[in-house]
Amino acid sequence: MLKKNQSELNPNVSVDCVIFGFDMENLTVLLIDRGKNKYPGSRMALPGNLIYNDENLDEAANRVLEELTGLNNIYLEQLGAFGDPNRICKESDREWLKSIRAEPEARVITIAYVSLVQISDYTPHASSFAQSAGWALVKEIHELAFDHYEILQAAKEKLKEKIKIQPIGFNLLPEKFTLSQLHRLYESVLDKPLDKRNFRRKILKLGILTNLKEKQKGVPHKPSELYKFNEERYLELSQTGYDNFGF
Amino acid sequence: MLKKNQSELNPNVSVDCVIFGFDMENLTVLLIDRGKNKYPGSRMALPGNLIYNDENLDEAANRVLEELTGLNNIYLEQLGAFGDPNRICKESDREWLKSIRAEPEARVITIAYVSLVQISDYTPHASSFAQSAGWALVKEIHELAFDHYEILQAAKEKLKEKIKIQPIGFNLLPEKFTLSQLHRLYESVLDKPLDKRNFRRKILKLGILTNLKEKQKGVPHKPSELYKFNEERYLELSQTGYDNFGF
DNA sequence: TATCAATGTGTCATTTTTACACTTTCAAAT
DNA sequence: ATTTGAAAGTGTAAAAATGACACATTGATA
Repeated sequence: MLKKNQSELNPNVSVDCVIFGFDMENLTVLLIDRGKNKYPGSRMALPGNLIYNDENLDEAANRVLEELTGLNNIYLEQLGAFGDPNRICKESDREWLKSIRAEPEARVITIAYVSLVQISDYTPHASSFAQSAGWALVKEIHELAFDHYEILQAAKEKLKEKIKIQPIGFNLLPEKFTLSQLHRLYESVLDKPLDKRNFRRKILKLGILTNLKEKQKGVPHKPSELYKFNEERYLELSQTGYDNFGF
Repeated sequence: MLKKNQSELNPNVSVDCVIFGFDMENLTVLLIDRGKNKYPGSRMALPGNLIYNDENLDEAANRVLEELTGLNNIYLEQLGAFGDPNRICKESDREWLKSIRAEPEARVITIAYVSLVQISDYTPHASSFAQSAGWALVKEIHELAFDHYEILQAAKEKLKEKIKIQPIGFNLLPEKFTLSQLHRLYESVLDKPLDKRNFRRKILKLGILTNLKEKQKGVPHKPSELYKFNEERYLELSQTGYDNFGF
């Protein structure tokens, strides 16, 4: 058997990225429409593609994400592998695969990644691989291509579990944010109401927010104070063994 | 390009299993020594092998585990994918791979699985694939074949996080166990001392332990009362939305 | 200057957590 | 029979965290 060329595509392994955002009201996720590549249905997909043999999984996820959406240099955390041999079962999926892959019949295992980004940092745009990319409201998504809906559900679960334990929500907000915005974010992710006063007390007691002593401008109501996430303080606390950042 | 035969081995994807046990003193893990297959070093490995194209990942993990160790029908939970292209970098690794694989040069991505079993339920034995399989003390393991040491560390971390949230420790104990045994188990996994009285109070308050009103026999000290995990009660509580089984 | 909309704030009762030491029970040894 | 060793089992008080709950403040706009 011939030795494989290390920089060819690996026909068996892909990566898919679940990129969450927050539009100040709801959780959103970045989807692509690969219409340019003759994807026949109207269903959207998570940005994802096959990996090369000479890149590691994390690199592949970053490369693919950038190729499909333009987003780069973000922290992607692995969610897990999805690999039912019947994963690509719909004829439409196969049709589409043929248009971009050497071996549409092959069984593909995909490694899913999750990230949280500030929605304002990224303006959706088309690329040579995707007709369009854009933010969709998570709660309005009811189907996706392949098994991407299942992957999205797993990602939501993971986000929920993680935000209970670690202060990751800040990644979804702009640098300066209000406590109300953070409050709404937690309610969106945990999918349940949280008492305003108790939320504030608890989040402030963590000691990882800096009050910027600045007020919102131009809002038609009492302007809120702005805060920022104090990463240095967070790292300090973490390193001294403190780990009670849960919610 | 030819259509692949669906039941051949997929040369690019393997599964590895991290099976934890508890010997009433320490956390243990199931390792194999593939001496029969000319594995040259003395390093042990996690049970793992390539998958077939027509089986899903969970099935593959169960099959491989049974082939290598005889353990079957256990609940395996996915840990994640490990796939640095330089994963198989040592010459000894390649040598060994050649003895069991068609394509030792190919880049292999492995999907790791974790499980907790009652050590007494499994008597290590050799198989046609592994010279021997046996329990090793986790704290005494400092190297393993391939990237298995790294996988083991990730598995320990996951176990630690999970036991803080869910009552999974019971899987490592026999049906009847004492609170002291459970206490030692939690200390082993969390790797820190827990106050005896506080531990008992908290674990009993969860309401998922049944006191069997039976005493240990033949121990050279005050015999302990025996308990069992009340799974029905746990499911009841879970279904009513209660989820405070943390520690 | 009145209205609207969201911000911001405190207390009390309950529950949870933490720290801490001595008595009980059985088997084994004398 | 008695002693000894080894682990089991048990309670309390102080501190911290949680949960429930309502009204005054602020700025923009009409």
